[in-house]
Amino acid sequence: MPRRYDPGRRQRIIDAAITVVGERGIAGLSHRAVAAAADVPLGSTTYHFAGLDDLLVAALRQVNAGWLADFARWVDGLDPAAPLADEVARLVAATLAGDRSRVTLEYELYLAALRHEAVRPIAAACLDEMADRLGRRIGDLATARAVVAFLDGLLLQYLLTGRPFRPAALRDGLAGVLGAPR
Amino acid sequence: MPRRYDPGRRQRIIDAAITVVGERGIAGLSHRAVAAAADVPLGSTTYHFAGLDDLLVAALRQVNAGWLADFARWVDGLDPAAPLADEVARLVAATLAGDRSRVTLEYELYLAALRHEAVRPIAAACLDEMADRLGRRIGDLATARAVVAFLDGLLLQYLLTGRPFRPAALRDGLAGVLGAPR
Amino acid sequence: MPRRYDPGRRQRIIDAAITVVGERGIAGLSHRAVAAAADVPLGSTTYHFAGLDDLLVAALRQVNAGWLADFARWVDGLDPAAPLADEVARLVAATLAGDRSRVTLEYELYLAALRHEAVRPIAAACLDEMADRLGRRIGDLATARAVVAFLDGLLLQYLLTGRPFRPAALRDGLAGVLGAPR
Amino acid sequence: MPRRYDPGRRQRIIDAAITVVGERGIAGLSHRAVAAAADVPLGSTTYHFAGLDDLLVAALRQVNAGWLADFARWVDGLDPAAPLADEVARLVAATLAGDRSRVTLEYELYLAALRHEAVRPIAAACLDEMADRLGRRIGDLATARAVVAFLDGLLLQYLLTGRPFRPAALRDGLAGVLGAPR
DNA sequence: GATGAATGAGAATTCATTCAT
DNA sequence: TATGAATGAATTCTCATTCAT
Repeated sequence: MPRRYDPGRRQRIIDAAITVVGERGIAGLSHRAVAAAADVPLGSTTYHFAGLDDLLVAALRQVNAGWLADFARWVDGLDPAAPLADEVARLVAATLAGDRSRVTLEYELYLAALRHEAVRPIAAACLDEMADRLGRRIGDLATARAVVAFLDGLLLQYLLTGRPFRPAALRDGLAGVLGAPR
Repeated sequence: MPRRYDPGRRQRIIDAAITVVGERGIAGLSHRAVAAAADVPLGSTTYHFAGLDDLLVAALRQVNAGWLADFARWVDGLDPAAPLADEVARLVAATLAGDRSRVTLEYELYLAALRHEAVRPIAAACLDEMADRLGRRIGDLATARAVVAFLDGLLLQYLLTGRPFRPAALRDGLAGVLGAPR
Repeated sequence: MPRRYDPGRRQRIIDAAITVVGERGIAGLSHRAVAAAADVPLGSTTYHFAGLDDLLVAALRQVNAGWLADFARWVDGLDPAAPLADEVARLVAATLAGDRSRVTLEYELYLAALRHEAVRPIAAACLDEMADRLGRRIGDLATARAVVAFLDGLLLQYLLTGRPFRPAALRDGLAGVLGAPR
Repeated sequence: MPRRYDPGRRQRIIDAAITVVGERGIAGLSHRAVAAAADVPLGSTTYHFAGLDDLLVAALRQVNAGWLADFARWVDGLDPAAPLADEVARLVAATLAGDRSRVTLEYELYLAALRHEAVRPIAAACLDEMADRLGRRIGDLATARAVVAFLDGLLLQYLLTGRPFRPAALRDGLAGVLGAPR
């Protein structure tokens, strides 16, 4: 058979898993679906990953890393002079404007974490990492945590209601709550 | 077999579905599991609910109603003189102090809306209802929406990180963001 | 409940059964489907027809009667001066130009007859009736039977291959076989 | 359990499917029945054939091949000096004299094409193959098609009416229609 | 008479995983 | 080392039929 030496296959399987979860949700993740998406033989996925959970964890870890990178960029680019409300609105806007299925996937991670013992640490680490980064920047961890919670709640609201994103409306709501710039 | 006439069976199936989701998560929701939990024959669940989605919807509706009642009580009991931050902290505290698995269940059904087309309207309606109620009370819908987002993000954070709930810490974070009483 | 006195309900159920078989085939015939199509309660179909077979038979009988009426009209209108080939071509053309699903249904009857003991007499009677009618008109039962076989085979061919119906091509083939007018 | 390595199992499943359809009709074709007839676990049939349609297609292909071989032998053995009517009568006689259930099966699979999208091309191909073969032999495709239609109609008639096959009667009818030798 | 809830069997599929090659 | 056939359990769903009301 072809393709005997195939480094990067493991990585390709992970990528395929992310694609599958993105398209069909975590419930749709299966060895077969991943093997098909990665164009590798069925046995290959079970060979590289002992169980389906391991594959799920690997996939979610990678998705997380991507999101955290985005978040970190946002934190680094925060304008100390601008109202935090505006800055958060900017992040929400950018996130919703991007690939929706990617954001959905991000939140499906939370959903999975509620039940999967193996996944919870990853979600928790993601939350903590966000709060820590922002906290270091604005010098207040408790506030950072609150902002992260805010952010999660907002994105979830937009994803669930499908309400069209209106920067002005969001900024108003945020401003009414977040108060003055810092 | 006995038990041919059994009014209220439909309701018992819904209750069983909630129990099953509570114990094994949405992924564990199956006709079989529900039938066993409700102590009815397998065919009975598919008779009363055309598809698993319908059952999920019915369950979510019921769970939502319970939560909305709690939320409404909180809204009605809002002290106009107290800082909103304190009031939110109170609600979070009360919610987390109660049955954790109930909250987990609520959020799981809630997050399920991300994938289940059929469930989304219900989750959205729940969000809207919360915002409306609070909005009517505080006289500002945009702010109410933001508070609801906040609340969701906070509860999710506590559920996922398992961080012990410390009223003081939460109130600090909230206060740093929510600002003065209104 | 409404609709206590509802004469013609039996007939409406039969009509609905024909619709269902027309759309989903005999395999798709079910009490539920028929009840839905006839807009009658589920129990009504089992009340009026002891078993599913009885309903199938009633439906096929009716379909048959319709087809035989068409066929009789064709026989009565046969032009003794015209080549039989042309006349058969005319019938094929008219049949294929009409409602395809009706013809398909007609042939599904044959399919069912191959297996269903209860249905075979109906199909046989249909075949015999066609041959008899035509035989009386052209004065030769054996030839009539052959023509009927021809007709069935031709329609089947067109239905299966989906080959576009070209009167000229068909008439040529028929003429090459059927010979001179009679 | 034993029997882990079992080449030829796929073929055995196809054979079993043909047996099942032969005994219980297409309506009786089910993974379960086939698995039992082939003496393989249930999962094995779904592993080798993605859906029931694929299995049906495989079965039809095999049955068709058998029939086409018979038909080809008849074409090759055509006596140019004999009336085509007599030759067709000979084929009908031989076919009906053989295993009736085999012919029934052939026509059932054939007629199934009316409903099964996936099966239609195969039935159509069989029809075309017969016409082509005969057409090449007698030098006239249009006539060949007509003869094939005739043949199908005749066999169907005999199968459905159960009328005893009388060579003389058939030949008379055919002769009255087919005309002189060629 | 008429209804629709109830039932239990059976349908197709999908799947994680094992294991012979 | 890598593969894919094999397996058996579990899934949803459909259904004919029965029977209490």
